[in-house]
Amino acid sequence: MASENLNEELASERTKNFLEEIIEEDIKSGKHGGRVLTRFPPEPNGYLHIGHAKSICLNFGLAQRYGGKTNLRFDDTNPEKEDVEYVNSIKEDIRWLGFQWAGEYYASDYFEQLYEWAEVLIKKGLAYVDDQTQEEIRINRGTVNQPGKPSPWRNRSVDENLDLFRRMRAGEFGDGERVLRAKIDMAHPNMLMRDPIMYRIIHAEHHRTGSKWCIYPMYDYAHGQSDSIEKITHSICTLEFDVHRVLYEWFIEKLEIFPSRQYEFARLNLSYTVMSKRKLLELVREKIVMGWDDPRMPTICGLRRRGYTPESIRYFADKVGVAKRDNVIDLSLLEFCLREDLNKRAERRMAVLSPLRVLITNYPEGQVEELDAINNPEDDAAGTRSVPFSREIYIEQDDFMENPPKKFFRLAPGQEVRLRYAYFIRCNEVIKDEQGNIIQLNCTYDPASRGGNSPDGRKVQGTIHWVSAQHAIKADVRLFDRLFSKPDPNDVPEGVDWKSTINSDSLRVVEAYIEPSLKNVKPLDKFQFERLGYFSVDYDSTSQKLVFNRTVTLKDTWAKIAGK
RNA sequence: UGUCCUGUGGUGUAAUUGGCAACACAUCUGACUCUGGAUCAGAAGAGUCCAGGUUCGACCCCUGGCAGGACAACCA
Repeated sequence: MASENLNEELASERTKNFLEEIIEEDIKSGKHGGRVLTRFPPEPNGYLHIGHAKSICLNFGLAQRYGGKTNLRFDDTNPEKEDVEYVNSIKEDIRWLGFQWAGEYYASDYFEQLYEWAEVLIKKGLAYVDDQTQEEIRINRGTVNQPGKPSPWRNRSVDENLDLFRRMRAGEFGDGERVLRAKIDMAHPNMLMRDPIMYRIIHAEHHRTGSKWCIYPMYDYAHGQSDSIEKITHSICTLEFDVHRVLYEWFIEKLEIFPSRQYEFARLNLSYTVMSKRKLLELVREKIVMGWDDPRMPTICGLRRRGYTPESIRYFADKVGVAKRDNVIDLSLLEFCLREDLNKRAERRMAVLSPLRVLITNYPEGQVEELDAINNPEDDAAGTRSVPFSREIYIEQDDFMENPPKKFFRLAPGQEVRLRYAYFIRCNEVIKDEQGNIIQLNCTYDPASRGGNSPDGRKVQGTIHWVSAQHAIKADVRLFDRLFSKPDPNDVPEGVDWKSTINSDSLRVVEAYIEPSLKNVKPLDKFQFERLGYFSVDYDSTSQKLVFNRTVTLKDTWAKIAGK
């Protein structure tokens, strides 16, 4: 299938990004014997989102391109926030995206090694136990403009530090009573170098190590060493860790361990989308969305439920590029990538979302014809199906106008249209209720136009979709719109809740009539409903009640014209 | 006001110092079409944050500004 080639095509066509250049230079110079090993290091404290997808595609993609491998490593150094629920979802999402990790590791696997290295640092006089309170530590760290003040405990003897640190591990102290700090420079211009905390005391159950430990390493004391233990050659992270790199290197240097190197790239931002875990969690907790996998969420599981394909996301990740400057990608690029893929793979069906009854007065009562319809004009192998046609059908309300403007190519009084794969019909009579609402159209068909072509060769401008009234199945269709009304949802005046930018009309459910061939669909099946968009079967769908999610609309030129 | 990172069409991403700047999305035309879809063809849109400097020549190098972002959690 063509969409399988989406990614390879692109990667070979485009120019190299800065990371590819670095890696190629490293390979050329023989660094690490030409070996490439990357890692994807999520903290299991939330669900993965499209921003993580960029990072995943980058890390795995780079390794694949240069004959290397990628580890999955959970950065689980904070027992209070992490949970197996998250590790499972993360693994599922990575696999779904189409990647397989070489090794599955956990920072918690390295706790013993990390502990031993901490003792090494203490013995070298490079780490000390600090008894200051959290508050004191914060104040004495100084500010970006003022140097910090050394802790009164900064010059304890090696023996005392060792003793205290061992007793910390042994559980002799309560939470927050003491910490282990690296002894670097309290006046360092980089705040992170002002004797950063290496270990804190947390008497909490860890999702993997249980109650074995009551001291836990901080990110800076765990990440680089974990990379080093795994012999990661290129440790790729986002820009905000740039300032951490000097510390990353300090620990590796002082410990004299494998020199992994860190490189930073700009994280993905998407218009009309929030990406912070905190905010996504808020949307879930406050039930503004149905859950982490709500189809309006930018989470991988949300996109999956919405109907996105892994291919489209990988294609997108490739198209957004990799650089070091802050960026905001148009949501329309993501949608473009989606349509590009779905257009080639999704079978077409007919469905009517806002039905208008049409009676074909000259069609024999009781007659039913089975008409051939092409499943996918982009893919001959998809074949054809038959669609029942009868005297009473539904068409889309939008496809009829009593007083049409000049360029309206659809149905109107006296005007003729083609019913896709069926017949030409002409509207003769408009029936309204007491309120004046149009409730039915009486039309006549041209029997000679069966299949959609008329023998006299006359042209009909418009082709509309339809569904046979007596054969149609009812289904719920969830019409999603963007969750936020502003391109940058975070851009609110001070004091105003960011959630004020939420689009209150981001979900509309309609009862639709769909063609009978859709009877046995399963969750995640994807179709193009002709002229409407791409739709995917929701998890809530049952054989009694089918539920479709609108993944994305088709490009709608008419809407654009009509909007003017 | 300290350190670090970054400044190229609306949005992204390119351009061994030497062709006043390329590609994609978005936008606008037109062709074609049994999806106003897809496809195809074309247009408009930046003179590369600013100012100096080096050079025959700078998006690219140097200096100085300016702007945006990150960093002062016992989070990652």
